Amino acid sequence: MRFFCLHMHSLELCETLYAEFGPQHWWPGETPFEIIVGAVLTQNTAWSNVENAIANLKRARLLTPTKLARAPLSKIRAAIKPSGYYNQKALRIKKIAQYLAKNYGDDLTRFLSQPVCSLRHEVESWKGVGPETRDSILLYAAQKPVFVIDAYTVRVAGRMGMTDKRAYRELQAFFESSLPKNPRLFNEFHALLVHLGKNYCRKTKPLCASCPVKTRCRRRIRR
DNA sequence: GGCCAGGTCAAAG
DNA sequence: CTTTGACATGGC
Repeated sequence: MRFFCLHMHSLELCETLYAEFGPQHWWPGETPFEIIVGAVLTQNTAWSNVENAIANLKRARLLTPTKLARAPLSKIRAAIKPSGYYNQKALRIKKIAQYLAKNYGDDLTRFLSQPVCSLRHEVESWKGVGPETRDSILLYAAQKPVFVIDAYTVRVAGRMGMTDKRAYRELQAFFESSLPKNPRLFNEFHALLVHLGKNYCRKTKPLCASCPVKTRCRRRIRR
């Protein structure tokens, strides 16, 4: 394992992580719509559970805006059950599907190729889409240069002493201002941070043997 | 059996 | 404006 040093610069950390772990191939989804649905389903839920839910939706042929928009709630609920919170998530993804189907049909090209500000405005008007889900959609479905902040990002940044910021927008500004505004870089870096966090940053476990920072980091991200 | 996972919303303080 | 509780499954 390489040496992940405290107070390392963002780009330096990104390059070190990439050299160590390689490309993460995010977002694991075949279409933008699948990424949008997955972004909602993965809220506070392990990705392995979401994989099952997505597989069920695919098997039921529900993973297009028009199909999901017409599907009965009971069917959606049953399909996404493994991802947890299935009652509210079923309502939310159906509502999103109805919005997309009505305004764009099944081809989301026109939707995704809007300028960031109008796309962001549209996406954040959806119920069930908060800051992280919104930015995941902007970055991973639409390839806009928006840095996604999640619990892992906060933990890793805090533990590595990169910044003491806690609020979502401040953290986002920190990363975006310390990196080239490149969506592919944002994509890979965020995925690598999650990978690092998953494997070396649970609870009070140190990041690695040579970087024994044990500061307890709160999971909650302030708005 | 308890804790945690690629959060969000509404209601209350 | 900040804090709290509800939402729910599956893996370790």
